[in-house]
Parts: sequence; structure tokens; C-alpha cells
Amino acid sequence: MRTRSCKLLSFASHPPREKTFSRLTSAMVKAFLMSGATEEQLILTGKKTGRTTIHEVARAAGISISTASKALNDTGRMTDDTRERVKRIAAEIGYRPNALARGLLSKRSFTIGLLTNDTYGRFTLPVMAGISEALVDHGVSVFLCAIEDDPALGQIHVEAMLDKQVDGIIATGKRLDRRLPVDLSNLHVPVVYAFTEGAPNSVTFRSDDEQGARLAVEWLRKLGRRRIVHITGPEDFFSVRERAASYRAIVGRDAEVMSGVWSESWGHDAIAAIWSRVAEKPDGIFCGNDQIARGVIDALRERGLKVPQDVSVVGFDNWEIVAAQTRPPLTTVDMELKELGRQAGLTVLALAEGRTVEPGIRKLPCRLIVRQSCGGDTLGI
Amino acid sequence: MRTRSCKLLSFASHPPREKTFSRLTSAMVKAFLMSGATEEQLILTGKKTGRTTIHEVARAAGISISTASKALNDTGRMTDDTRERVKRIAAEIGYRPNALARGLLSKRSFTIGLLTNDTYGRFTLPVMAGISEALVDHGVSVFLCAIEDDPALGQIHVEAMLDKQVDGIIATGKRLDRRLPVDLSNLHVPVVYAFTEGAPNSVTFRSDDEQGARLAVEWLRKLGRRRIVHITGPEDFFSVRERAASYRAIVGRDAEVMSGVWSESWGHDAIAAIWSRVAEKPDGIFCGNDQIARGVIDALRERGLKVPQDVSVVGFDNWEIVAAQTRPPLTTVDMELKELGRQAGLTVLALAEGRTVEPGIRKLPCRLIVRQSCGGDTLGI
DNA sequence: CTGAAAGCGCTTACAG
DNA sequence: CTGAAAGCGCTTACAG
Repeated sequence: MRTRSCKLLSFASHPPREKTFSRLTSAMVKAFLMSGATEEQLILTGKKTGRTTIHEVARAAGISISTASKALNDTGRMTDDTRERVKRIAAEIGYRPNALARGLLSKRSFTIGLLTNDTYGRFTLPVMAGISEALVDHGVSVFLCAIEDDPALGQIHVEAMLDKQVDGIIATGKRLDRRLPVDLSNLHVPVVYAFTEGAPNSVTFRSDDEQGARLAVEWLRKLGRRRIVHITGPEDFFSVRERAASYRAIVGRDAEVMSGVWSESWGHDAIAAIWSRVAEKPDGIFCGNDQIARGVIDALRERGLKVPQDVSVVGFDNWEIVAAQTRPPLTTVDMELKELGRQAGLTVLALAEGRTVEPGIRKLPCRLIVRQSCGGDTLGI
Repeated sequence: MRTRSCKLLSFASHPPREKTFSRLTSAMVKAFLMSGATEEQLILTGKKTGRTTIHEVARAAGISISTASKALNDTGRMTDDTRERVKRIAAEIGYRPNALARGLLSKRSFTIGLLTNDTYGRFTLPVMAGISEALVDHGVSVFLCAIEDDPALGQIHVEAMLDKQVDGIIATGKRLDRRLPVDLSNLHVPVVYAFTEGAPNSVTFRSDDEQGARLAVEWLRKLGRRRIVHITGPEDFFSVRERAASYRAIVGRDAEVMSGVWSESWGHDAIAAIWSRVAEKPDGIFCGNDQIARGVIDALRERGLKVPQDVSVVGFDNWEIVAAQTRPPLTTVDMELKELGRQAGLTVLALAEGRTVEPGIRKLPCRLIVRQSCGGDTLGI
């Protein structure tokens, strides 16, 4: 604990003498002021400088701190004149209420914790932005806790957040069919899950991958593509199975699904495999993510095939850095993660304020971003 | 302000009757306990459930709260036995100190603010991870404030942070030669800049681009490349000029620098331009970032040139998602942004604790990540 | 209409 | 060795 010793110029003696105190009480300050010192002459060493308190406001306005408090918070009753004057003075001397003190009383810290295991991730970044954006309007600040996949680190962060009296916690991750390595049930603050698997009976936000896949495949169909294949990621991903099911629901029970990994090179390999076969070639390819789509497009070009004239390609994720750099730019599905974050933020807030929220999984619709890899354009939808 | 009304079972009457109070004082609780209620029988509606306070610890241990506090903080004097017993009891009943209350006294919130204008960004993400990692060990949590390039939003976030009594602020951005759109000088908390331009006389951390560029070019030279060109981003970037200067210092005053934009397609275009000329072709290409390098490698391959046999290519950034997916994988310069974040974190912490830190710009060394686009290997360095 | 007092959950100087 | 008291910066029920 830091020393809190203070120095004051004592005007009790002449000339004024500096005295050191182990602790400075307001009574002592008063005594010194009575003895002739102006406030500017007080030298406070241990006390952090800067922040003015409600005491200063009250003193400057010549009223009690209770009245100052009520004036500033638009509570209590007093003449409009008094209220305005207090507010004006507070603004003049740069008064800002101490949120710690407020929080101690109100049991609300206007703070929430955001837990993620996706440090470098593509997915949590927009989610975070959405949360932050939604909550800043309500005066709520967000603690960022990057816990990797380390349960011990997760525990440490959760405890630090609870100690700081967060009003709620949002858990987010890189995969919506995996849990964070930390147990968030039975906390005494509300928890909301976003793009990660939630505890039973919790509120969970996720993208509607089934609908997203449908958008992509229907777009291919609408453009006249009839021989469509699906090149996607590992089957143990829930979203892979869901997107594939949606694709098959449209294209047909036995429509081809090629599962691999989430990489460009898998896109290449898949095209090599398809084009080495004698069977009829596809005229439309629905890719499980944008990286695969990138590999697919490159591989098609290397084979002398034109995208979208010969083959239409659609991706998933709308990862700008990939989607905008393919040749041609990629038509793809956007999971609207920022909106997902916004809703998650507003929901913890609601819970923190005691409003009730139905538990369950909320699927948020995806949006098709039309660029040039399929042909067609937005007007064609 | 939420209602804080409470209900208690009154044992003064028989049978016990529920009474509602607008406010529950500890004296009232005591009175009810005296009247025969056990604690479990108290029904507290308005009071948030859950958190046990130091009062509970003291009561459970049969000591005063002062002694409990001292026992838990390893201050004051008492028998080891008492201290251990208090700690054990505190652990048993799950006591955790309220950081808001502590902060009110100690003037330390164990909280810092991280300001960034790079929401989706590649650069601030590792910086953030480094900060968080360094500070979690010291019990410090990080407020994430994404301010885009909006001065008003920046102001709001800064005020929210100050209201919450952050111990310091770290400013970070997507470009080290641009300021955040918010003035952080003259705050009464310490500010550290990381990967963004700092105020005069501040502490600023940045990567040593000159040294990074030197690593890249010297690597090409060491591998026997003698006709080296530099394909890079827009000249108004300070880092572009710095890397170019470093490259010229090694390769020669008049060595060719091609400035364009930070994209794959510029890499393509630059190669097309070079190969359309009659002059001798380069055998080594130093690219200003990994995306340009990706375009360069693709363009070379499309021309039937082999990387690295015919031409060595080196990038800058070590952006995994790009560098690991080029064919062949890209040798590139890593700016060690996570380490940069760690140091920035430890530095605000030092300042917050009142230790003095020399102001100035600290350049942190980059590291060459050897993959296969240049030939050679780590042993060859 | 306004202020004194109690209290949020802690810590610490001081007095026993 | 231990506890009562004051206080951090606020808010609010209550009494004038």
C-alpha cells in the first residue's frame, strides 16, 4: 500500500512552514484554510492530484454535498436555478463523478467482461466491436480478457472480473460448437454467450448457418447453375454439417460434399481431384469458407477456366482481406458478427438491469455479399 | 437508482411475519438476529445476493473487521495462528475483496484503458494480447476502447475510462505515423503509446523497421542475391520510407524502389512492369508487406518462374494467414508486436506505480521468420 | 427547498 | 496482539 503522507503549508506560524502528516483529514484541511492558506497553497504529496470531488463542487456552490449530488443527478427537489447553477459550476471546475464510489453504492459498476479464447481471431474481432459499440452508449466499459485455451488463465480472468464487480460477462470464441475452458454457470452475474457454445439454459447468440448456406446455394441456382458441389472444412465442425445439410436440402440428398481443412491448399486439392475425374464438371461451387474459395478460384484459373463464366464460386465468412483480393472478388456470406455482438451486449445489459430475457439459442440471419465470382449482381436478387 | 427495499422475517411476533423496509441497516439486521432469526431466515430482496464481505469473514472468525483485513493482507501484527485461521475461513466462505472499495481507498483501480482505432486490425490484435498477458499477472484488467477514427467517440471513451479511475492508458493504432483522433496529453494518468504516434515527450513503443528491413535485405544478400528490388506501399507511410532507406543503405543509393499500395494486386502489377522491361531481371525481391509478397509470388509463378530457385522473395509483417499460405511459404519479417504490447503494458504499470520512466521512442527489434520463399534455412544465418 | 447522517466495503493510523 | 474509529467519494432516506 502506497504511503499517503501529505505536506501542508502551515500558516499558524510565520513565515508559513511546511509540515508533513501521515494522513490528511478534511478537518485538517479546514483548519489550515482557516489559518489563512488559500487552497492553491496546499501542497498535497500523497494525494493524487487532479480529480475534483463533489466536495469541491459543493464548496464552490456554497451548498451541501447532498444537494450537490441531487442537483447533478436530477433527483431530489430544489429550484431549477440552484440545479442549473450547480451543474454549471461542476462543469466549470471539471467535476466528474468517481465511478468507483458510485459503484460501491449502486452495486452497478457499468462494466462488463468479455472473455475470448480467440486472440488473433477473425471472428471475435467484429463481435467485440459490436459489443463495445452497443454498450458505450450506455456508459458501460468492456474488460477484454484473452484466455487462450488455458483453464487456469480463464479462472484468473473471471475472478479478476468478479472482483471488479462486473455487471455481466459475455463469452465469445472462435468456434460456436466449442465451450470456453472455464465454467461460467452459477456465477452471481449474468452471462451471455456469443459465437461460442453456451451452458444449458443460457442465452446464446449465433449465426444462422443454415440460412446463410441457403442464401449462397440459392444464389447459384438463381444464376442457372445446376451442377453444384460443396467444398468445405472438417466434418467435426457443427457449422460444416449444418451448412452441408442446408446445401443438400436444396441441391439434393446425394449432392457432393467434399470435407477437408479450412485452407487455400485444400481448395486447390479439391479442384484437382474433381478435374481428374471423368465425370461431368461442376458449374457452381459453394465453398465452406473464403480461404477455400480463394484456393478454388486460383486452381480454376490455373486450369484455364473462367470465373464466373465457366464456374461460379461462392464463399462463406466475408473475410474482407481474402474476399476482396481474389480474382475476381468473391461473392460470399457475411455472418453479421458485429450485429451479433451488439445484440449480445444489449442482452447482458438487460440482464444486468434485472430485465428478464428468455434463455435459448438465437440464430441471427446471414447476408449475401455479392461481388463478381458468381456473376449476377445485387439487382438480380 | 434501483430500489433497495428489503424484506425481513420479524420474529418479534408469532408466527414470524414478513416486514418490508426501504433500507436495511446493519443495526436492523442485528436486531432481527437477536429476536431469534437465523441468518438463513433473512430474506433480502433488494440487496444483491452472492458476494460475501469482510464483515462475514470477521463474524465467522469471531474477530473485528480490522483484524480480518490485516490478516488477509499480511499487514499488522497477530499470531500466525490467527492469520492462518482467518485466511482459511475466508477461503471457505468464498470471500473475495471488492476491488471497487479497495480502489476507492488506494486510488488504484488495477485497471488500465486500451484505446485503438484499429477495430478489425491485424496490428493491434497481437499488441493487445501482449498487454493483457503482461498485466494479468499484476492483477490489472484492461478496458478495450475501439474508437475508430471518430474524435467524439474517442472523447467519450477517454472520459468513461477516467471516470472509472483507470491507472493509466495505452494508445495503439494501425499506423505508427498517425495520431489517434484524441488528445491524451495533460491527463492526470500516465499514457503510453504503442504502434501509434505519441505526443511529444511521451513514452512510445514501435518496431525498428530499419533493422527489420536490414534483416530482410541482408538475408537476400547472404543467399547470393545481387539484383534486388524493393516493391512496397505508399510513400506517405513513414515505415515505407524507413524500410526503403534501410534497403538502399545496403543495396546502393540508387537501388530501385517501387511504391504502390498495400495489396496483392500491386504485387502483380509491379512484377508485370518489371518483366515488361528489357533490363536485367531481379533475382531477389524485398516486399513492403506480406500481401504484396503474395501477389509477387503468384505473378512470378504465372510467368513460369520458380520461387526461390529463380527469384527469392521476402515479405514484411509475418501475417500468418498470408505468409503461411503462399506457395512456397513466405520468409518474412516479424515486428514482434506481442512483445511490444508486453513492454507497453509493463511501462504503464511502472508509471502508475510512480516509478519514473524516461520519455522517448523505443524501437523494438524485428525478427526474420525463415520459411521457403528465399531458399536457405535458419542454420544458414 | 436543503442539509446532517448513515452507509456501500474496504484500509489504516491510533489507542488500548 | 486486537479493535474502534475515521475515511475513500459518493447516494439517499429522513428530518427539518
